[in-house]
Amino acid sequence: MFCQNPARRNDMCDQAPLPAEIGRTYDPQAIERPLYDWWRARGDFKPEIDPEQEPFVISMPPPNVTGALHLGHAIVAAVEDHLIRYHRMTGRPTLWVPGTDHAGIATQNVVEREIGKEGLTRHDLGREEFLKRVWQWKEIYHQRITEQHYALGISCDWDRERFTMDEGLSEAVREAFVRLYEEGLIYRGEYLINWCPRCATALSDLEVEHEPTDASLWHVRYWTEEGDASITVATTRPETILGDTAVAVHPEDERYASLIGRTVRLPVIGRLVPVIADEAVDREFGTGAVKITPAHDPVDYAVAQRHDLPLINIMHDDMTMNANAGPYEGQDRYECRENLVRDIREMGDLVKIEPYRHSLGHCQRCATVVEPRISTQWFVRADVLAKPAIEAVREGRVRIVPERFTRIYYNWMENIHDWCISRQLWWGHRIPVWYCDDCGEMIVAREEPTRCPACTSESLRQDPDVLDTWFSSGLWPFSTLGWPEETEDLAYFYPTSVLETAYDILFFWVARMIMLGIHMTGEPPFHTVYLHGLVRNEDGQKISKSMEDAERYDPLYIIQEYGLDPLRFTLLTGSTPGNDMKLAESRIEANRNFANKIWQATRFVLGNLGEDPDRFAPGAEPLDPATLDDDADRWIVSRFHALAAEATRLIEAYQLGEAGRQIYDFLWGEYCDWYIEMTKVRLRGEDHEAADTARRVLVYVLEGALRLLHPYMPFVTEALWQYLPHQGEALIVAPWPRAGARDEAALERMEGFMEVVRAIRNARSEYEVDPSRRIAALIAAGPRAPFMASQASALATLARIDEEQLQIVETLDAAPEQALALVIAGYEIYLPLAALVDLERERERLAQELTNVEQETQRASALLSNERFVANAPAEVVQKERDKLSAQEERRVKLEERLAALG
RNA sequence: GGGCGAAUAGCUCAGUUGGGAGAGCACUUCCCUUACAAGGAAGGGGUCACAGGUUCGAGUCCUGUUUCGCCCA
Repeated sequence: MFCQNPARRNDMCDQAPLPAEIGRTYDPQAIERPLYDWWRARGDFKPEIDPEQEPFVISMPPPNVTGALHLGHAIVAAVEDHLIRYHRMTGRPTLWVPGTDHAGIATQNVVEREIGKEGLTRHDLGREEFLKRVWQWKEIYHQRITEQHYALGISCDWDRERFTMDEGLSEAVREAFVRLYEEGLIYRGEYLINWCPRCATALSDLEVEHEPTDASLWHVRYWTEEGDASITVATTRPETILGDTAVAVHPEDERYASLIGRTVRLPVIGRLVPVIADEAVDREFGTGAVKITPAHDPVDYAVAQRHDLPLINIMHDDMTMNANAGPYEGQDRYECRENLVRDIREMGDLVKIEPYRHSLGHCQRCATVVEPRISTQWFVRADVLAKPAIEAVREGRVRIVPERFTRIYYNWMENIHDWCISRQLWWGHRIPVWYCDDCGEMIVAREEPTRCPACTSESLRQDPDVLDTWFSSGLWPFSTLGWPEETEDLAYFYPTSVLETAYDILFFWVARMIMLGIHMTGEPPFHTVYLHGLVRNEDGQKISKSMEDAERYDPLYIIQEYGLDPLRFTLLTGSTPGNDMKLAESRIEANRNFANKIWQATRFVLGNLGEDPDRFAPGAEPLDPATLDDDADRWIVSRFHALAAEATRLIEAYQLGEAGRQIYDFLWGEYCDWYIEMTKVRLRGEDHEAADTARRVLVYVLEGALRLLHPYMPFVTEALWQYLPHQGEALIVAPWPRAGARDEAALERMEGFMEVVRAIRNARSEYEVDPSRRIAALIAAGPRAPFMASQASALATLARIDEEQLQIVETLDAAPEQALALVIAGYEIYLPLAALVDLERERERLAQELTNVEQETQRASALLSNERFVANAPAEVVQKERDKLSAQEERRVKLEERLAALG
């Protein structure tokens, strides 16, 4: 065997790296990494650009280099590699672009924590030295993530791997920034933003997590300027009194009507502020009067805009009070709170403190309470970008799966706020803006300027801030393909096909990619968004890199114990799109057992192929069941073809789990449990031609089913496929099975056959017949007699009947008396169990059967006598009920005859 | 305050064009039968959260309620 594609040919092409003989049991360790390296060396993960064909493309959501991968990443790998492998097998040029994300704030935090162990801060090291440390961290975790990805078996094109801080991607960031700035969609200004005091940076709204927190509500009395009246306000943050620029009441609140327009004095510092009326004030909250601190509260900020109130910032970057706080200058915000409250109490103006539970913003990365504050930052005009992004979904150019997330997307997009993109961090893309020391000119440029265009000064300083990580992630689907350069990759592979990720980054990432993608390239970056649920731990917590014990959820542990394939199969079949899952170890173990089951089935088939197995290799065309003589063959081939059709339909509909379960059920429940067992007779019999047909069908169905299973269990299927007779070099690039013809009559006959076998087994068990004992049987099969006769040996094997004492006839003149009678699927079966048969017990059993038949008959006839059912139900449903009714009628007659015969 | 999801066997979960409730694990009984004890055979176990409605027919569609979880403000 040689690689057909010369470009792919190398030393590793010829032979899959597997032992010559198939092992006795499924051993994932022995096959996984060798096969992975083999595929990679062969170039199977790399697409060939073929202008005649539409490519299938996924951009991998780039994991953070903050830390190692956990089980949440394993589900990303499972779903995306499934889609990739499936589409590759359908013959489309298939590209999966891998990469990693620098994750500015998160990575900076972990490295700060790391150097903190040495007693250092980033300021001790300085920007340059600190960044060296971050790069070291990045290298370590990038390596670790890569190894984890190998173990996860992902078939991405490693030659196209990207990192968000690569030169090309950094160029894309600068290009996007400058373009948006030039279009007026990026601006700089002083606005209210969320500030994390610990991270010492601005955050976007999305990076603030609101949590209900037990706190207090302080009621503080403000006196009028003249001291003749007072008004009491309620606040959860008394220290912000120092930044108040008004007191607001509702315009229709009679309690305060006389105070509107007057001036009150702030406690302690005595600054004068007006009492204003604003409809936004909630009369029910606290006293109905609220203090307005526009520089430190978003609601107050909006009020201040309407009333043209001044903004007074009272804090430094580190949340210590600034000069505006007067006597409290230099104190921390909470220290100031304590002192100010004490002073107000001493003045007698602290009316009361009541316990109060409210929602408080915390930093997503470090959980510090976020302080809203006024600050000069860079922003993206989000509404302009959102509009076409909404339209793209509304018009169906982008489809979100599951569909319910579409509404969530609209809701967020339609209420979008401008996006604060500057971060006071060191790790990230530096903002491409320079300021002139001499004339103050601001220069926004793609390349570093050497002199000021306004005054020609060479004294330029770059903006010290970096961009929000999600700004660069938002460009990912096209920046990874070379944008803004017009590369061949960009032309061919963009727009990508499916964007697959967890639903919790729908806003952070997906929405921004759609906005920036449409704006920068004119096209949505993908046509489908597939959102999977979150993997949760045994306590139901979302597994994330920021968890204390995230290491516990390293997928390598599970892979070492059970293998990648069982883990992946469990992730793919254990949940539905958009729904979370708690990983049950028992399921992984069960799926490991499934891998072993198909391993053993393959061993069985291989062990029965004889000297020249290759003559049983399946051809390129689907097998036509009509060309086969044995009904078992026709049945399994038909069932396989039905499975191929259904699995394909389900996968195309993104119902990967259901398709996987059906493949599992087919292989275990039909192929292994029934078909293999049925072939044993022929394989060990004298008829060589019949045995060869069985061999051919055994291989045909197993080889095809392995192809269907490949996206779910890539390693074990490739290994087994290599051992089986096959066409082509590797399963990973084998064609996806086509659904051939089905023989409906054979399907029906075999259903009846299996019912008969189950009934006999059931009777044996009920009568406690020793499993090793072969019994006699007499079957009246009516028109089915030739069929049952053709399967006599199989029946004897499966039901443990002594074939010499098995009689199959069309009709019986007289039934044996000392025998159990089974009436099933149109057959009458008599089991003369000799001494075991107690006639009294047999009468009771038959009477019970009759009762069951009676119930069934009643149910069906009630349905059929309902005119509206017959008129409204689909014809096939009605026919099904009619068939059931007549079958029951037939059973009833025979059971009654039997009872009568027994006297 | 608005929105979304979940509620099905003891446990973890499937059940997508509405047509007699399923899997894995656990449980009971039996079996090491030359592919497989990581297995085979036979079983037990569910008023599909609750209340209404639509329909010939509802786990599935509609309305409301309860509990839990999530998102947005």
